[in-house]
Amino acid sequence: MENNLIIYNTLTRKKEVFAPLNPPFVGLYVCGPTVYGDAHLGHARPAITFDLLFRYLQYTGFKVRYIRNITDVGHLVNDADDGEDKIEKKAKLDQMEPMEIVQRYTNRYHKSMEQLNTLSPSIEPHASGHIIEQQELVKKIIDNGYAYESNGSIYFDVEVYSKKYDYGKLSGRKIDELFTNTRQLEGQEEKKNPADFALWKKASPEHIMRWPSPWGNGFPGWHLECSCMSQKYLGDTFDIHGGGLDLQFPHHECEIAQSTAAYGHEAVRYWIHNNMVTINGQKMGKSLGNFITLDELFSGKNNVLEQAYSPMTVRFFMLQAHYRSPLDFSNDALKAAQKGYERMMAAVKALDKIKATSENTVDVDNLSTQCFEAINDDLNTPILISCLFDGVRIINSLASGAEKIDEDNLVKLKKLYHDFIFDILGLKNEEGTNDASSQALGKVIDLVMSIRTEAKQKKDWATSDKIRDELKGAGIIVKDTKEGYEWSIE
RNA sequence: GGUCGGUUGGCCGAGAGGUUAGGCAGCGGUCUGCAAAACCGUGUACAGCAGUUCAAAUCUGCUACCGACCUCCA
Repeated sequence: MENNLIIYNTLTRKKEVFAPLNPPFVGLYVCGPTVYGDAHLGHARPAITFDLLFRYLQYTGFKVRYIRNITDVGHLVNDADDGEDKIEKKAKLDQMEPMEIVQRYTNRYHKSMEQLNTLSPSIEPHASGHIIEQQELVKKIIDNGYAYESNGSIYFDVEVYSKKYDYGKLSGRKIDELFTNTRQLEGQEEKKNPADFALWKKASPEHIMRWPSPWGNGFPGWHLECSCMSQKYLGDTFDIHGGGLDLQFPHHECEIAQSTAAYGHEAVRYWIHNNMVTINGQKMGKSLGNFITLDELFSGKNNVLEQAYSPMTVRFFMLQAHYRSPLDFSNDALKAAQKGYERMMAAVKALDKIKATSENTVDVDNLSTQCFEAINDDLNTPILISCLFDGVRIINSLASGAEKIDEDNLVKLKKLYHDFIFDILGLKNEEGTNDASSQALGKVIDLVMSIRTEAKQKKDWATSDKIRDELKGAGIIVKDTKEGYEWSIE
């Protein structure tokens, strides 16, 4: 499959043909979490969006190196001189070591990501493991004249930089407006200009996470780690940088400035941003306190949730919206997604039982073309899924014998669904595992159902219905089919 | 206040100058002992006002409302 992917580049505000720098290799960097709390629905969006991209690029034959960082130092609560580190603040609160917090929430993040069936990145670098490299980058920026020292901290000089380069090109900001509109926060006297940002910060005496540097004991600035680690592992020019739309400014704008100041050219060729998850129309975020963690979602333990929603329901829900549109959380929307997901997966299962005939009445090639057109058009998963639902109708009609398919087309159809559902969209079956107890359950149900079949043959509807109703009460749904019956756990 | 984006049927959510998005829910039907599922059929949708055009939900202008970023957030 040749590559026809068109992707929206935030930098140019246009959809562009994706052409990697060194095919077949692709470098992909995505901003990962700051690990000071549980992952919430908002974190699932970039994880799923870029997992989709990662999967699709690999599917089309690219060798992708996917980097997603773990921010474990330098992300401050605010930008004031005495701004607290988020990790350190949480550590104090929980009376733990900062690295204990980092480990705990990294582990929990991994578990959530695994539940969502996202593939692990190729490399998952930690900011604290790249202090030397970050210091080297700071030195380069200082040597090139774009940073200055102030009271043991190093700041990026936005004014000097903007004389030669366009600071604000990614987020569409004008430098004059930045200088006049940047909010004046307390305790920023060290900066020449409020728009300047920290590359390295001096550690106050009580600050635990600190490293020696040419400028004294301190710690790296938040924006620095991504510039540093992306270029370390992907080269000083690489293909794709992704992240949430909320990181566009200042985080990604600062990254561009840092890389350009250090190397004389930009690092990133395609900037891709996913939109936000909202709740009641408002961004779901830590600062607003309106977030639903993934664990709560999967367990239903949050008072805004009417029920639990499975990881695949959540994944399907997100994929039914385009990644660049905001997506509003609601119970109704999740419930609809759950039904849709079940319908889709039931059809995929039904596909396995379909037998080829000599006749053929369905157009698999056309369906396939439409699916690829959708995914190639800026990862348009809502259209892709709508095409796959068109195919669900075809599959169900084949299953009931209303349509016919020949061997060639059946092979193509099975491959199409296998590839898109499992490999590209990254969905999976959530039905019971194959362990000993579920196998035993299967045998018990088959036994009970054989009794019911006997009853049905004797037209003993009372017994037959009783068995079905009792099983339903136990959470087992029985459906009669032409061949016999099917059952599933509710 | 500045910059940018949005407003689509009961709900979610695509599309984007003329042709059915899709899902969920609803309604009618077929099938089935009954269910369920499935299949078939079914919706005066595009915030308002004005303009451009043979044709506008889609382009332009204005108005209203909502949101994001501008301070940490995926």
